[in-house]
Amino acid sequence: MNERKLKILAAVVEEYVRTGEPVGSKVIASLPGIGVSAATVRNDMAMLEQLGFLEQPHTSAGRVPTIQGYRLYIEELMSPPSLPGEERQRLDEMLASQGPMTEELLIENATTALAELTKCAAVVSDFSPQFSVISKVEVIPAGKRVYVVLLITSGGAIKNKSCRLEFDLTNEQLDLFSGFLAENLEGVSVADLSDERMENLTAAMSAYMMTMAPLVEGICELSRDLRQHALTFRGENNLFSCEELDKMEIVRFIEHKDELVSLLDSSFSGIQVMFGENPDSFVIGNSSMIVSKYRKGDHDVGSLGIIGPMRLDYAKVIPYIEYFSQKITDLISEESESPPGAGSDTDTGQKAPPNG
Amino acid sequence: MNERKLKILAAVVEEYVRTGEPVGSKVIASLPGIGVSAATVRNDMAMLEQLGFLEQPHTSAGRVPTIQGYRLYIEELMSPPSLPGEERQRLDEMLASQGPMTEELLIENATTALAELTKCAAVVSDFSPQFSVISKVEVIPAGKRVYVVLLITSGGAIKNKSCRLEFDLTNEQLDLFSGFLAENLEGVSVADLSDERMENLTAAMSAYMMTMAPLVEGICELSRDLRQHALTFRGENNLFSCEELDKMEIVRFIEHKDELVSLLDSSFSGIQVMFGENPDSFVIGNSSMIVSKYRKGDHDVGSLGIIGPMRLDYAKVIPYIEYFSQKITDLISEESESPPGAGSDTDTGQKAPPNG
DNA sequence: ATTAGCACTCAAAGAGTTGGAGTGCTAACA
DNA sequence: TGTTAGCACTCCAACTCTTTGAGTGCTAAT
Repeated sequence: MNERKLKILAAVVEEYVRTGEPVGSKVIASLPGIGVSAATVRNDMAMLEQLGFLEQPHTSAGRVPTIQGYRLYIEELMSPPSLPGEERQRLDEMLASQGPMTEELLIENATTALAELTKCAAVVSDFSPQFSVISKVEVIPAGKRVYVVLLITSGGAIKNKSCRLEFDLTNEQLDLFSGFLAENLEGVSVADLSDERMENLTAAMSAYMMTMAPLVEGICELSRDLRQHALTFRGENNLFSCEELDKMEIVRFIEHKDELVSLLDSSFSGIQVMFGENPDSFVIGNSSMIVSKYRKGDHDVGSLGIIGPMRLDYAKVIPYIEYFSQKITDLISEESESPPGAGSDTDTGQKAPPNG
Repeated sequence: MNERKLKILAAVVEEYVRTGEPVGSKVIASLPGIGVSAATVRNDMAMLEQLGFLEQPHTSAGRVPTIQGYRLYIEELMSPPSLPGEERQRLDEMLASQGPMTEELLIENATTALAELTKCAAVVSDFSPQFSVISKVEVIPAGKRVYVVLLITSGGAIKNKSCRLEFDLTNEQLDLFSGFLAENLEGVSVADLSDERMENLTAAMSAYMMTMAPLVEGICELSRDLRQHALTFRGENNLFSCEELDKMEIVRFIEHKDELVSLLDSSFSGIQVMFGENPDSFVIGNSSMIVSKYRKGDHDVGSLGIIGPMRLDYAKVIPYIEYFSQKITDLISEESESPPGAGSDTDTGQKAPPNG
């Protein structure tokens, strides 16, 4: 494995990515920076094929990179990712939105922008609420026997749900209940809102106020919502526009996209490239996925990435993903400069069950 | 145009829908209920072609229905739509969900079910909030200089948004502001929340409390959200699985699906079938769309429908759409049995600007 | 009015042919 | 020993030619 063979491998990958056609020795030999004859290139290519980095669709065709070939290219050969200043500015514009920027909106914009820029499907899995604390619980009368329960986190996430009760509550009952909720939930880390803890809460409650069961149930549901990884998915269309992906597999993939969450979150920090090579998996064959985590403060709180054909201009798209994950990290970390709340509260018991 | 010709047209449509292949005279002649020879069928088919109800892909192929042919079939020939009891039960199960049923959830379930049942894309455009009144406006402190504004309608829709202020509000200011909002917005019909009215409100406010501008802006945004038609779209995949639709057109269509709103809502009451025949439109060529309005009380408050290939088992899918639109009408009308609120309030002025 | 019979049409599928891009191998060369 | 020109070989892709058969329209008989 000498310098020249690596150069030829890189050239084959880039040429194939550019044209989509198997690449022959003549084309490679004519490329600037190679400087040897087609015959020599042929010898090297035969070697690269033996080593498993290239393959031939059929005898009289050019060479195409194998998955192993792509891996080597991405990890060692590719020109190191960089993003010129003007590009950065364009990306910043795509992230921005008129009006104030919420975390949710930021993630949506990033996903949409990523899909547009790369012509791939883009996906973000966000589990940042897990690292915030409940900052406010409210119960709001909203009509006859209808109440809205509202959960607000220190991270700015808001969840609400309306619940129907059997009876109307008196102001006194409402105050009592609100107080109980505030005392037991405000300041508690979202990650600590285990089903178990919520059940304990329900149990402690129910002895006193059976009528409020639907409200408690509502709050349980909201807390489950908060703990769940929120998946944002854009650019399905781009997958369908892509010749080398099987339409049926795309359909199956989109139907199972929830399974992506575990895949996305299993990745470690830094940029990671995965290939769709296992035909049993829900992942599309011949596809590749490029993922990066983003952080909030010290924690990884989400993953963002793109899914596209294996034949992808990695040198172009990886910088986008790097830039966006860094940008999101910066933006959401800065906005939470405010005190991180009461911190982790591992107490699973309740305080002061009301006696209404 | 005699009885038999109509019977033959119907048979061609049904046979073509079943097989996807152009239908020849022999097949039709062999069908039970025809009872004439292939030659006779041929004569009739030639006539039907002259009249514009059938066409031939090429000289030596069978016949295929034209758009006009489908229209006649749907309007006159098709066996009248009906749904056996067991089917109804199945549909009811698909509409249901564990846990309490909100209007939003109902619409989501219906859209998903429709997409699954018909193997088409399903769409619902809901503008029911326009016919409800604001039942509650709340401003909730949610952190340092952060406030959540909350709008609840009599129809059960809830919208929230967090806003960042320059300064923290005193309790007094908050009460004053809440009172002002309650007085000016609660009981007002959502349809009356014109931009103009909101601007007047803002103007009346701003003289007194410039600091609260972001909150007012937030409320304006929420009210715009409420007035907008909410589009629910499911089963894109099904479109891509469909041979006779052009993939590129599907992509274009999905990218422009917002334009559907006007198309959906322009339809009149009752079931309506539209065909994608205009190549300039964003609608997919060779597609058909079946739409029905649903009501809440006396108003049409939304449209639901499916989009699929023109070659569609209309006799099978139309009952689904009819049933769902009726069911949604029933469910959302029943749950709003409660008094319809203060009714239309056409007063666009303000009351009692606070003097804080 | 209906039907059997027949000549006609034409897309689709298969068989044979050709062209050319690309290969591997060998022998000559630096 | 590494590189290169030359050449025979392979095999896909494109093309033509032929065949097949489903389906038609027309005509004459019933």
